[in-house]
Amino acid sequence: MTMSEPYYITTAIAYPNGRPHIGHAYEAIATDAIARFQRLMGRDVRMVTGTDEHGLKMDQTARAAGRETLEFADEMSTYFKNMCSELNISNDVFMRTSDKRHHEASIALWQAMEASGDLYLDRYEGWYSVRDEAYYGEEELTEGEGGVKLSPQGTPVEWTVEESWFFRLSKYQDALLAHYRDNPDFIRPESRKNEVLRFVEGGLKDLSVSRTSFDWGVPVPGSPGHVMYVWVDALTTYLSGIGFPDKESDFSRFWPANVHIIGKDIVRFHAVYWPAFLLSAGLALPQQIFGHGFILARDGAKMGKSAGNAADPLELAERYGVDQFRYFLLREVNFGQDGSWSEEAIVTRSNAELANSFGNLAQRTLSQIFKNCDAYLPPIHGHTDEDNALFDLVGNTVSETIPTAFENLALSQAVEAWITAVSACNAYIDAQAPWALKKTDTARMETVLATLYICIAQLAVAISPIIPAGAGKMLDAMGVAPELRNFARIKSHWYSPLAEADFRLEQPQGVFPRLELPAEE
RNA sequence: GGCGGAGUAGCUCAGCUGGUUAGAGCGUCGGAAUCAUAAUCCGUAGGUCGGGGGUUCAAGUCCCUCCUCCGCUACCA
Repeated sequence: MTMSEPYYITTAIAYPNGRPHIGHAYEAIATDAIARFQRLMGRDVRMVTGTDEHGLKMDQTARAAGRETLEFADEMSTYFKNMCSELNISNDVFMRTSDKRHHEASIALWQAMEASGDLYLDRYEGWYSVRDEAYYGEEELTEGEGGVKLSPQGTPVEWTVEESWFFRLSKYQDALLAHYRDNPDFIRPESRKNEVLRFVEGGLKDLSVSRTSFDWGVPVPGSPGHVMYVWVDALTTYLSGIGFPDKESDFSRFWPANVHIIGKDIVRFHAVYWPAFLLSAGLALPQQIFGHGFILARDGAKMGKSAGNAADPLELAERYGVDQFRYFLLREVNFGQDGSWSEEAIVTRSNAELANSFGNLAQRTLSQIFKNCDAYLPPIHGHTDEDNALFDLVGNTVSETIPTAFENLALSQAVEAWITAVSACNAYIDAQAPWALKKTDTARMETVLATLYICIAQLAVAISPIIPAGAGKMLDAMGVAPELRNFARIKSHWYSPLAEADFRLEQPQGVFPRLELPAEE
């Protein structure tokens, strides 16, 4: 029974009609780093991810492969679940929209919206392309040969009428605008917010929220032949993942979510439809929607299922290391903007900062303690101004700069502040030169090594949300107890007790090896 | 078309409400050191801040205009 403050974070719910690509990995990693950070701040965290398995495309993809849709979905969702474990994602829940509990949640949400009088049966009419399985607006169409109307994709369209349930989205225009105004951080980053504002200001039309052309979805209660529009049930995952509609579940403690981490391409669904659904159902709105950018190949080509050049994130993680891959993505890409990747960039970044700067700092410090202090943590014989300056810099980075950056979801800035502090440690060790003090002043040597030991432990804890495995390994080797590995406790006086407990180092081993690019074929 | 971003050293980018000689990392070149994963540290070179015009004592930072790239412009997800 914890009394700590709850924190609820989600990734978008991935549509698994293909294997996970680097964009899915990026989102999971970023969300995981934030969740891990919040845990280290002492919060009671729930992180939910999962797969959005309904909709026409899943149905079609399965059929095209001659498979049963559910069986196909079972397999595909496994890839996403595996990705989470392979990439060291600490999600508490993996929710599939095909799950029975999820259906119950979706129906409960639907009924709540219906009870508010926001759902009505009508006909949906429009220009429909059978080929694209999509409706198009009159203004989007072009005229082909013989006056035939064509979709933007150049496929023929025909006027189609379909019975559909509608959601009174138009009714919520003012309420949404008021919410955006009263909660300036509801949509981030700023550029996404502007797009949404303009979209909503432009007027909202009611939304068609059921389909009759296929049955792979959540059945609309009391309306045979209709299944819910996939977005209605997909978004509901954020509720079902914590037990909605069961009032005795985690739902009561964790809703509303602190933040939904999503791709910039689905901001509208989260910043317009979702809050409107929740308002209608009488539920609280999430505190924030954060739309991150895309990860592009360094040549500028967009990564995507259809682009054909989608790198397999698990292959990259295996080749270069999970921590290295995570570190690269969160360090190199400004969270909220697009970024690019290449194998060379991963290797360069990882070697320069994880292997050379941080890994080697730990290795040279621990090695000297191992060899010169008989592997016992050396005592401290009073600190100099130089020591205190380093403590101040590292301490301030660990307890102020990095937490502030994480709270603002400025992930790359957090890492940048971290590496700056690491560099300060390297400058310190060079200036103090404990290897020279060994011959002239062993007491001072001991103090210098102890000072570094304390700083390295703090830095390892601070970066552990980004590189949990490597940081953990390093702290294990250093004898730092698990209960000390959070932002509050690592700043306490644990060093002397550990030294006095006669803790002894094992032969130090590098945690972050230098990487090499695979040889050209 | 409309609205919104972006264009800063070879590369990737910081530069908040305008104010001393425009910053960082990587890369380059030179030096130091040798505890360490040939890792580290110090220093150097390098930019008319997309073009043009304007406001101001002062503009990368505000206004106008032009060029280039990108995003949004509702029912695939």
